[in-house]
Amino acid sequence: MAKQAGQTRSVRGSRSGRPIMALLDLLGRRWALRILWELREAPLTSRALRTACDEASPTVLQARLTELREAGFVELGDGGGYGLTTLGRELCEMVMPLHRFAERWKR
Amino acid sequence: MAKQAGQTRSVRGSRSGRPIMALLDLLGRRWALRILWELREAPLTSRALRTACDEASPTVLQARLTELREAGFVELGDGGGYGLTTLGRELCEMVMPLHRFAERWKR
DNA sequence: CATATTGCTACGATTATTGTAGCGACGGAG
DNA sequence: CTCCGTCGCTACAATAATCGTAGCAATATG
Repeated sequence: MAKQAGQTRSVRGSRSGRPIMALLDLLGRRWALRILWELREAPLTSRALRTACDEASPTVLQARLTELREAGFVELGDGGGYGLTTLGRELCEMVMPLHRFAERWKR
Repeated sequence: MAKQAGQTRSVRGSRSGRPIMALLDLLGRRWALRILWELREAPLTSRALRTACDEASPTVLQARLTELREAGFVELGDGGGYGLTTLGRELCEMVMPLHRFAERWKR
């Protein structure tokens, strides 16, 4: 895919540089929101997280965890196990209301 | 493209039936959050939306619009143009705080 | 008629994700 | 020490999602 040849490909789906676009793009990748959700209460080991995430493949989970770590939302505790950072907890606070909304929404 | 049909949509990434999982999965598809964001103020035609979404391919935009319509978040106005439903506006209200968060987050 | 817009689709090429298997490192038990 | 289990993490081929381009039918305007 060298259509936009010459341009440094920054953030997928967002070449505008606007932070909101980068954030929406990051959270719009598979399992990203789910990971934040599953870590909302307590840290989980990589395998516990995998179990919580419906046995999603470790490949993409590791990819998301790396991205979320680079973004500063998730960290790997020194005793093992992934947990939310302070910033990650703030972000998670914005995802939490979706729970009640989803219950009302059903489908 | 998977048009819905019968009952078991076998929601990707969520076989639990918990609404929050289905919602997180739906919003975790490419351009889904972005579409909600771009429609936050006023309805847009399909092409205006495409322009707003960084010229994303119409294939996936149509797919997301169809899904978001089936979910009851987006509707196609009788004069043309896509807009948020009442439910969609409520959902969008939960996405809006991400803007200020993203500005603080930068990267 | 020509022209431009609407929502929407086909289809090959490219990416992302899946599923399974396994690695090296660390720690506890025997 | 060796054996065993778990940790975070990776390789790899197969599958599904997405991209990019082109174009359709329908509608409206002149």
